[in-house]
Amino acid sequence: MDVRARSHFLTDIIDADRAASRHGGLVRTRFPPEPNGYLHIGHSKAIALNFGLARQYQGACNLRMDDTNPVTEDVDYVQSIERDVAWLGGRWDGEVRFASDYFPEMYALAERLVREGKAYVDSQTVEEIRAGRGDFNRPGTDSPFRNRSVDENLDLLRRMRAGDFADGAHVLRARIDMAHPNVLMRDPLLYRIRHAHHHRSGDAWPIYPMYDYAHPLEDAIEGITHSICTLEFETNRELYDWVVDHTGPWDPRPRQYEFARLALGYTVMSKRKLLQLVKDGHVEGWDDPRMPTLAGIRRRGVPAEALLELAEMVGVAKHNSLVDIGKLEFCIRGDLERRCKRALAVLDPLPLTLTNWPDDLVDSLSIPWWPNDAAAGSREVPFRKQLLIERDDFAESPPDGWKRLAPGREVRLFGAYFVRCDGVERGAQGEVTGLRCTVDLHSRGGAAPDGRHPSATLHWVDARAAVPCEARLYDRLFSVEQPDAEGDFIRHLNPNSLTTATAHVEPALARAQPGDRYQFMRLGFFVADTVTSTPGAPVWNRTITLRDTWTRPADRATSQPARADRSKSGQVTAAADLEAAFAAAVDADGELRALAEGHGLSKAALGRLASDPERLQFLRDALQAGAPAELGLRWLQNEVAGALAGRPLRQLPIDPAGFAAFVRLVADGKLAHAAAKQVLGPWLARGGDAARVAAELGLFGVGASTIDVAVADVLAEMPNELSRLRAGETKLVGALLGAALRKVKGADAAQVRAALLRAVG
RNA sequence: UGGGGGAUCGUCUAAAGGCAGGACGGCAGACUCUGAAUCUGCCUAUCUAGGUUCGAAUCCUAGUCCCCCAGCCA
Repeated sequence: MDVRARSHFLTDIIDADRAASRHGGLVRTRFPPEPNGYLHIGHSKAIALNFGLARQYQGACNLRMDDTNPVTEDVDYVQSIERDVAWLGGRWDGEVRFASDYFPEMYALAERLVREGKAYVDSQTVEEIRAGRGDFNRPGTDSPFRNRSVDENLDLLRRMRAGDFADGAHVLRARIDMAHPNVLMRDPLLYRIRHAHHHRSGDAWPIYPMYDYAHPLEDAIEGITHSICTLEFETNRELYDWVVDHTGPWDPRPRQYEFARLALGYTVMSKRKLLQLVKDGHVEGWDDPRMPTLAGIRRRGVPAEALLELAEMVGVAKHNSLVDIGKLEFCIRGDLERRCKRALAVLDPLPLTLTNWPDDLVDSLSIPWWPNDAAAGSREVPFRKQLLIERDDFAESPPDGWKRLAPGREVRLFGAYFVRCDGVERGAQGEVTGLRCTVDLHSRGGAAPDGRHPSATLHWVDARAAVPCEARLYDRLFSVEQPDAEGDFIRHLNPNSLTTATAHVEPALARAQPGDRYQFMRLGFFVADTVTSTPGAPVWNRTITLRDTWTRPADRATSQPARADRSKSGQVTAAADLEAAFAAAVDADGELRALAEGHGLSKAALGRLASDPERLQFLRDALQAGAPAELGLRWLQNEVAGALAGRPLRQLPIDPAGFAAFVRLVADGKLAHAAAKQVLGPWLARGGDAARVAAELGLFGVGASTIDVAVADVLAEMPNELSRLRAGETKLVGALLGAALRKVKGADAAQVRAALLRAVG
């Protein structure tokens, strides 16, 4: 797996953590599949991310089976997961880990939570628990068992562990808050009783931990620093943190981050749906080459590198997206293009007879495996009077733009001779059953002495020497881009996702080994199937067709993404009305109106700020302390309020008088607008005298001479821009101004602009 | 409806407040012993409305739309 330098929000986080030397600068990630199904292409993104991050930061990545639910998990899946991760190049640190190996430690921590009063045994039924949880609109209600004594809880928990109770008799719950706005935090279940055989721990445990309890502990126990999961777990993070915080201290203390999972068009990704495809016989198994499972994709002939390339291409972000299947196809073709030898095979044969070729003569042509690199090896290909070409390559009445064979036309047979079609042979219904051609004997090897160029080069095989093999032609499994958008996804199955043909391959290919890949020229990339091939009789899976800009498959031209309507036209909003309402509110309040009119403030702006009484009072006090009114209002509302991020003003270490002094700095021109913005952050964090912060940051004292020097430097560095500006491209003022402003951080933009315009003339 | 997230070309993604960039795709051309590959050029975007600023995708305000959460699954 390559180390890619690409950055995204996770590398930003890790960079920041390392800069702060959190966890001693170490990075440990993990890939934690549940062994209850096969890995699919969606997982390849997570694998590439977790293992890639570990490599990129010289850290480590664990492979961990999240096996906390014995009823769905199986050791077969464990093996397939290991194989698939390794195939993708994932090199996990140490042995494969199993959540089940941590059951003793998890249980000990559960007893600790009980002892500390943070967990209790609940003996309600499933229904009662569900009812007690409330819903989005109603808070939950406390369980009647919520206040059991520590001793009773401990006793019950130990008997649960000992196997004294039947499934469902009790559960262990965290004692958090049944009225919590996040439903997950309403006393979540930690353990349930499940008398089931575990594929690994056997019958040692009659109780099993729930995901929300187990997962953070698995991370903490393994020393994971960055626990990366998919977006749907965002809500779980609060509980993740609760568990970590109440079972620690942990060092490193793991943090959960969420990214958008990979969704691909023309396929389904959920384990449930994949299982259904297998169980109901819509495909031939988990490794059916049409399946998006890694096993299926691998058998289809797709190289792991193509999947990693795709992961790289789609990036890592935090919003749900549906990746165009064309991107995957691009990655596959790009990889195979570089990887595969070129061979000759005909899928839908049309016999062709060379009327001027001696009956028994066999020419043995040496054709390079790589047309662009003859030195990279070649093979012998027989050529005889009776040949086979692709039926598609002949048209009796060719359409406009037709370059291939037609009556009276000449084409080149790849690596062999030029042939001209003289006539056709017909069957009983008048259909074309064969072609009569003459060969130009001087064009051996594919070039004519007179230098003429046929309009097309066709693939072909020797009719007698060709080896018939089964070819399985795969296409997309579904006929719509979002099969699971609505209704039953099964009805969108593409009936033509698999068609079988007899390929007539050149003799050299009869010796292909399972897993060997070739490009069948002008047809696509094929791989000798690893399951059904037999010695001397390979079965060919078509991995993907070649890109075709001549005939356009109907599905490519017509299928418009049936994606969810992302309406971009929002309602015309009532922003103007709102402004008016704020202004009216100010007018209606005598005191506010006096304030506005007395200080010359915009009523709408004041009204908006006044909707927060604390801010209004702060503004009043600041005005009292001598703050310039207009500027004070703006800064308070636009910059300070933003920095609050929802916190109340009083939590900041600044007071109205200090704020007034700050605003005066700006009003007096001592601090330029941009400089003031730079001061704001540190000052709001620290409090005290804003002027001192500004001085420490060196934001005072950008004098006129400094500005002139900076402007001159910029003009010297950007001669192109300068001349374009002088030629009339006035928008380049911005670029030059920006460059100058970067040189004199904190200078007053208006001054710099003036200096610039002076200098430009 | 409560909570948590998200919104940039058709698609996927970049842009410490400074020329909205790249890739896929599409279109056109060059080249070609694969109508492939390769090469060139072109196309298309900041959810809406206000505000702050010399300058806003980015900061502020209000809205709109989309996704996730009410399993003893993960």
